[in-house]
Amino acid sequence: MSPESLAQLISTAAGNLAQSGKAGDLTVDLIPSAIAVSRPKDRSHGDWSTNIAMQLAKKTGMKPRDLAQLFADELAKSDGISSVEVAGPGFINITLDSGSAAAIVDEILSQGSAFGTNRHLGGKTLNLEYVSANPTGPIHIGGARWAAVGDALGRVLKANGAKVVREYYFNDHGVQIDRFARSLVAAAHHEPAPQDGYKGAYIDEIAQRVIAQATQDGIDILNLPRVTADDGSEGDSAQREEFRKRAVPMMFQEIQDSLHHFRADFDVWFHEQSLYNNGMVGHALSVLRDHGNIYEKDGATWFASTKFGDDKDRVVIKSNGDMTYFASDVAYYYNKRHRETDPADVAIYMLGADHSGYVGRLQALCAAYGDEQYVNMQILIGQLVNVSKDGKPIRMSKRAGNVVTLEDLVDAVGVDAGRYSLVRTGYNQNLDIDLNVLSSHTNDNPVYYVQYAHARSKNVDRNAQAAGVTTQGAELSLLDTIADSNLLAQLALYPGVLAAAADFREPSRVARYLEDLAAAYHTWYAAERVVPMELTDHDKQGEPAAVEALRIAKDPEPARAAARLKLNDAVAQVLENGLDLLAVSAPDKM
RNA sequence: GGGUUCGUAGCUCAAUGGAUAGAGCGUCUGUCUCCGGAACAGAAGGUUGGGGGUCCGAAUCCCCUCGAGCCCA
Repeated sequence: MSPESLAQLISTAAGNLAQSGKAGDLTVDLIPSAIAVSRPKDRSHGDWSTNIAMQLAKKTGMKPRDLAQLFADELAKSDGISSVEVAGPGFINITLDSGSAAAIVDEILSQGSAFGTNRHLGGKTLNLEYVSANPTGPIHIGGARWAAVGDALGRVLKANGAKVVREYYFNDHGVQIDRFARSLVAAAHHEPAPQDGYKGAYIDEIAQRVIAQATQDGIDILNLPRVTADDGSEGDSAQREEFRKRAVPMMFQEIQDSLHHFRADFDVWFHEQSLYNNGMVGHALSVLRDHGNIYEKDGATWFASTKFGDDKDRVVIKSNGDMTYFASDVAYYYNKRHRETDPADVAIYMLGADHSGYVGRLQALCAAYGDEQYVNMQILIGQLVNVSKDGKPIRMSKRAGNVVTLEDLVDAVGVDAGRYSLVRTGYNQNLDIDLNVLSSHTNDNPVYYVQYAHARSKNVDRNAQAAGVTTQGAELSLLDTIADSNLLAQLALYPGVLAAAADFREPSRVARYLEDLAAAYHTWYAAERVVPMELTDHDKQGEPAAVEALRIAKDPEPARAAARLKLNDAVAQVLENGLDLLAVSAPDKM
């Protein structure tokens, strides 16, 4: 029995109590729609526990323990429950029949990779935008965090029935592209990087690649005109344009390749420039204007965002006629919600803490279009990744050229460990990564613990086959030891974890769950054998009860061994399902 | 100065308002000739930054305060 179905049972019991009139002022409308059923930390508190009586005590005018006892009596009548006890201030502790607890095993094995999934987000299209780094350099470690988290969240949302569009927004319109091109020209001529420009080995490398490509095309790129304006700044020049034209696609490709290698694939690569090429910016602004949220002042065009809770109104068209960055954001949001294919019901933005100041204006934008704030637009702010070496923090700067990139991370620890370490912590938690830990190739990453549990379970399965143990004749109610029961309960938690990971937008919950499941499995493995082994003479010398316990652990009868093999295989399946949500491999051998 | 996200074991991180705040790493002690020891069992390590409040119950919610990151002045 799963915690979800147990909650259903408790809800029914509450309904019965309300109708009977025995439980004080308890009425049907007091019963919460979601009843919390949790796993007690202490084994002696039963398999599952609920605090429903304490929550309802005050409203019904009853003492918590008295109300709990009424629930206990009602629940004890249900099939599959072996005992119910009231404990502490009013907890209701429930112990299941071993057969009822073990039913989850058959459910997992029959559903396979679909086990744990649900359709509760069915019919919704969720647009996830993440990473969206400028195409002026490689993805750095902060972008890598979003790649791992965003991709995993997309998988989790899909597993809950949502239609998911993963999207990457290239800022290929603004001045940073000019700076990038200028930096390349300077590097090509072995000149120092311009002020506000980018430097670093990758700039030199891209510059050389552009030169090589141009040469191949018969263009002497270094001798194209370089115009210098009177004030010393470089104006538009044929040479810079040629560098820009060739380097930006190279950077696009490099970013896409490294994300693909990191198993973070996107459905839509959106170019900011396209918003201008097809008039989307003008259209989106005119719609805002129709809603009465655009006005002119001091020669500029403003968005009245303070009407919707922003700190101050925002300029969308400067007095010189230039569009602001925010004008692109306006058009982009409008596009997400109204495009022809897969318009978003919910636009989820995953931004770093350095963009936290944008939340107000973006949410105002959402409301200005008549959409519902925090519902049609959801913004997840993640804390930045701090990189340190020898205990000292390093300040990364793309312009200074000392970034730790996604490629660096993958080179150091591989895709599995890299993704896992970035996704297992809450994204809104500062994350500290020490370069020494990355470069030492250590095996202390929890991903190996989880993967090893999977490899081990596969190995047990192979050994069982070789020893002639099959799942035929399995008697699941014989999964009645403490280790069995703990492992069964852990398996039963998976569907709830998957739903919560989606609802809270926290894929880290899946990783944490897998670590708990792996721990329960390793403990189980140490305690109970699948392939029977004869007891030694020494084993048989103890008290009868102790000998029997050893017999059950080491030399299970066929029906019990078969049941354990099923449990073992069910664990392998759930580990596989969970790791797949994180796009981490589930190896059969390590 | 205003806003915002945080502050938990030596380090990196967990913990729907629940029972004795948990893991990993590090330190220390054990593990049966036996399904893979990348494991298991155990020990030490905490005034959840500090102070008030709400609640049957607070790391969690509210107020004040200290410190840090980020955004805006």
